[in-house]
Amino acid sequence: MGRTPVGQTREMVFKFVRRRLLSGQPPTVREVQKALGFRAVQTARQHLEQLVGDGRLTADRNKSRGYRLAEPASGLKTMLVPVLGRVPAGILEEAIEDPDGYVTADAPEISGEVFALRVQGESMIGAGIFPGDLVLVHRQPTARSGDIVVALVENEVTVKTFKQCDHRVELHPANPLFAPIILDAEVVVILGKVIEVRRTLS
Amino acid sequence: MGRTPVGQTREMVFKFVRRRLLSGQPPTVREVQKALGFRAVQTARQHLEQLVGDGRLTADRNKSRGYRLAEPASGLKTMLVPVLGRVPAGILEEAIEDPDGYVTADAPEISGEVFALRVQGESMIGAGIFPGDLVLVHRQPTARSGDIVVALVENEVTVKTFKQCDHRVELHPANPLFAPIILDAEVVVILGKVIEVRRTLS
DNA sequence: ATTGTTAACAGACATATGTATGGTAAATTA
DNA sequence: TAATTTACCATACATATGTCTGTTAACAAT
Repeated sequence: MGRTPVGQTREMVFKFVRRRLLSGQPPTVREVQKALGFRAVQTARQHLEQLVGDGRLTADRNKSRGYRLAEPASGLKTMLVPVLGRVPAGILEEAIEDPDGYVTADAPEISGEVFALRVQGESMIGAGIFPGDLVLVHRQPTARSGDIVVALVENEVTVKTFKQCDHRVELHPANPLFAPIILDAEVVVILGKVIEVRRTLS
Repeated sequence: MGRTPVGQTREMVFKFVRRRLLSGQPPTVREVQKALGFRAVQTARQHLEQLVGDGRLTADRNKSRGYRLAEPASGLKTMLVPVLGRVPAGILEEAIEDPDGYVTADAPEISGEVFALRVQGESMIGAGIFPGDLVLVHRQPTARSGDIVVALVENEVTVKTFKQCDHRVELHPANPLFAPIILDAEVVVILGKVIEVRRTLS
């Protein structure tokens, strides 16, 4: 009946659970038991319940694999975000239904409201957004001046800085080689606002 | 015994399962059953198995909540990466032990460790790395010419493009306002190689 | 008409899984 | 020293859950 220093084992339990949850595979109590090498289910359960008591985990009672990470105060939630290859003819729904893959992101609120898009073209180089970069986009039909948005212009998806004057919408590139796009507010479809830029280096 | 058009119900089953998985809550067969309003468990199970057969889902046999999306995780592993505020006097170990927080990252396996660092200064603007950006760094003591590295020069942490000629190491900024740092290879401490750049927009 | 496929239902079974009760030993505290 | 807390173990129980067998009906193709 080996006894470990106070709190040490509990920390390892937490790390195990957290790793499983982040990879989308919530563990059962018995999986925790085996992972930590306990000979009794109850040992694992006690640690889990302690973690719930400490506010580090939450639990769905009487549900299998019911332990979850307690939401951090930041209001952010770690989740899988669909990566879209192309947005054909603006039917965002369809594109999201059939994504190229997923990346994990700490994004606000509910899934389905954030998607990721691979950037094409060099029009936003001045803003540090390069071709091939991945932008995380929060789905929203409107934007405020200064936001970097993903918009649909003539069936083309484009990333630009948004600016609105009265009924006129301006989509500004961040590259002197490109010209601003100025359109009637009616014609522009805002797909969402860029909330994060990611670039992977070989 | 209502009968729906071919494939229509299955599509709804898939969407339900996908939504649950993206939010980190894999459903049971019976939860699928209830969500879709089936009166028999087996109906839900048949749809799920068909989806597995179609390659849209995968299944862990005999495990509760064992269905997963087939597409994601292209050899990448989701993990938590410590965010370092400062790297005091180059003692990386200590800094990693006491991070400012964590971010989730999808990294290719884990041969070594990865940490994240907040960028200070504008010396790498030309490479699309801005002040305040978060760089994910793979810990390694050496680098190859062309890599963007995090190095320790005179107790200062700096992000630069690495270049080596014989026994001389050059750390190149990506900003004409800054001058390259040229040092003896003995003096330079490479903390790691930048593998990803992230920028969060308000 | 015959055959085959698909969608859905009903009932049952074995095991996985959350939960409960009771106990032992070491560390900490009163 | 006695009391309390903590870490851990053993066993048991009720239900949640994956899986199996068999049946009915609608639709399409032969």
